[in-house]
Amino acid sequence: MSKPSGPTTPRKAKGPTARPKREVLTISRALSDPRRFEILQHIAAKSCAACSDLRGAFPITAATLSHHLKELESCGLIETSRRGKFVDTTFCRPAWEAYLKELKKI
Amino acid sequence: MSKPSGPTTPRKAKGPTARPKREVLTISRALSDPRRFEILQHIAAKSCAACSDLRGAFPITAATLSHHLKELESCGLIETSRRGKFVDTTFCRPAWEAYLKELKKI
DNA sequence: TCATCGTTTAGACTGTTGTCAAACCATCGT
DNA sequence: ACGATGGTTTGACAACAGTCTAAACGATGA
Repeated sequence: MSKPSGPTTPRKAKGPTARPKREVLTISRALSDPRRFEILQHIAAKSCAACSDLRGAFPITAATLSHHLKELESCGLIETSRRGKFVDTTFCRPAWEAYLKELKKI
Repeated sequence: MSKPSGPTTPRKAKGPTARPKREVLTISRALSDPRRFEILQHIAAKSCAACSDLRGAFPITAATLSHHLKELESCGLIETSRRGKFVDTTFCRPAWEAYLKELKKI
């Protein structure tokens, strides 16, 4: 015989079987980190939180917080806006609802 | 003065602000991988899929598939059962519903 | 101008994760 | 009992992600 073909052989991909939307993936990714999840929860709970508030609520540096907020923002779950010297983060409930709706299809 | 305290200083953690449930975290984690998400979708679509079916649907080795299935199983999203030489994977819709319900609270 | 609040970048460290190959276990036919 | 087939476990590895420090930068208000 030619080759025992090994114990396990990867097969070629067939047609994509209803691949999930990109947004769903990015949001799921954003949610996968516990800290980020908590941060999102915190923002959602007050529907609007200042960065300084968040910094008081979690033991992370400003750099890390900024990083997480950017992640959450880039997937559309939050928005940021300046209020004077401060930055407010607001929860985008529509995006959240859309995400849930998409998950519900599964 | 003593020290300018650096540019950014971590603060002490305050009381946990409504920390998310463990299950929600593990499921969110499981969903964060695109491949795993697809696999779950595939299983959910037929509500029951054989491993061999899944192996035909995705270009991954049996080992990797097994790994992913274990992840999905350990967070309660699927169950596995032997049927003769084969292993069937079934979607646990209740767990899924519970997850969605939990997310909806946010 | 200076202080404050936040962002960005860069570098480094650490833990986790997706993946594979190979060895292993389980089941069925013959 | 043996071999073939379907899945699992193990060990290893490369890639990534979260976090920090440190420093520079930007924006705002006093």
